[in-house]
Amino acid sequence: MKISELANKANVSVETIRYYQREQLLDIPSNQTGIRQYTLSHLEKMQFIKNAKLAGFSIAEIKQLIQFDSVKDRTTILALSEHKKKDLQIKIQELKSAMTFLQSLVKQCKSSEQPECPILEGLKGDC
Amino acid sequence: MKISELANKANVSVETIRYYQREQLLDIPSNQTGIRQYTLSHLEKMQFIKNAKLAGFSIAEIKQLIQFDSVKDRTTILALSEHKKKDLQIKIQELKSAMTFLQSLVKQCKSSEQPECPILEGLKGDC
DNA sequence: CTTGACTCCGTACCTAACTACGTAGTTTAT
DNA sequence: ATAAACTACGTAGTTAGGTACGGAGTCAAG
Repeated sequence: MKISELANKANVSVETIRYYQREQLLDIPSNQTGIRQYTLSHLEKMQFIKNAKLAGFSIAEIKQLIQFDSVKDRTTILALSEHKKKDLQIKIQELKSAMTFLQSLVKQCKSSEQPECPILEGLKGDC
Repeated sequence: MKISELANKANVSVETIRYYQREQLLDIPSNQTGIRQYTLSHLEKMQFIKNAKLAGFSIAEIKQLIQFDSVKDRTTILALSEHKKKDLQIKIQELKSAMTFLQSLVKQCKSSEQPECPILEGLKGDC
């Protein structure tokens, strides 16, 4: 299949595929003719990349994952995944803190009778 | 106080303060002498910015917040805050989904007896 | 046999929030 | 009075994950 077909099937743009090639996530098929032919294995790799992104891995990390050996590097992959889990946990906590803080301001704003916005006032203090 | 003193007290770099000035979050004191003098109100505004960042607002949004009138723009500020809350909620949900997915892979990996890493295998399939 | 639709390729651009650099002027300490 | 340290200013670079552009080649249809 041609690049636009692969792009359609993987639900990304042609430019994104070319970007993944530049980043060495996806190999470039050798071209006899000038126009590259892509195979099912390219589509499968696109699926892999998509899943890895869904699991929170960055492009750089996905590049590593692709280079790992499924048997030899099992412990490394597990360690990387556990580390990524911790990163996610931390980010979730940060966002939850932001939510809680913002929620408290919004609540004050809704229940307050004073003319000045309690949100703006609340942002001024030490917290 | 001088810029480096303000930076220290606000726990940011001098460059960050200059960046906030460029972005019009922080006004530039008029300089008689060539060296600017910063006041407590600058430090308070830095605290405001810090808190707003903690609440999840972007620099562009903080710029807006600063320009709002605490009395006249109350409803606008509340609306902006509620919207930001929704954004945060969505991001938290996305990260939680990533966590759940990753957790299931890690769990498989830990309990599996096969030699191939189940994480790598799990990333290949349709999910 | 030419037009239009793709493709290939390199390079530049985008957002966010800084960070770094270079030059010139100023202040402080010795 | 001169060197070190600091300040002001403009501009450029950074990271991540793409997106856009312009020119040249290729391919299928009419």
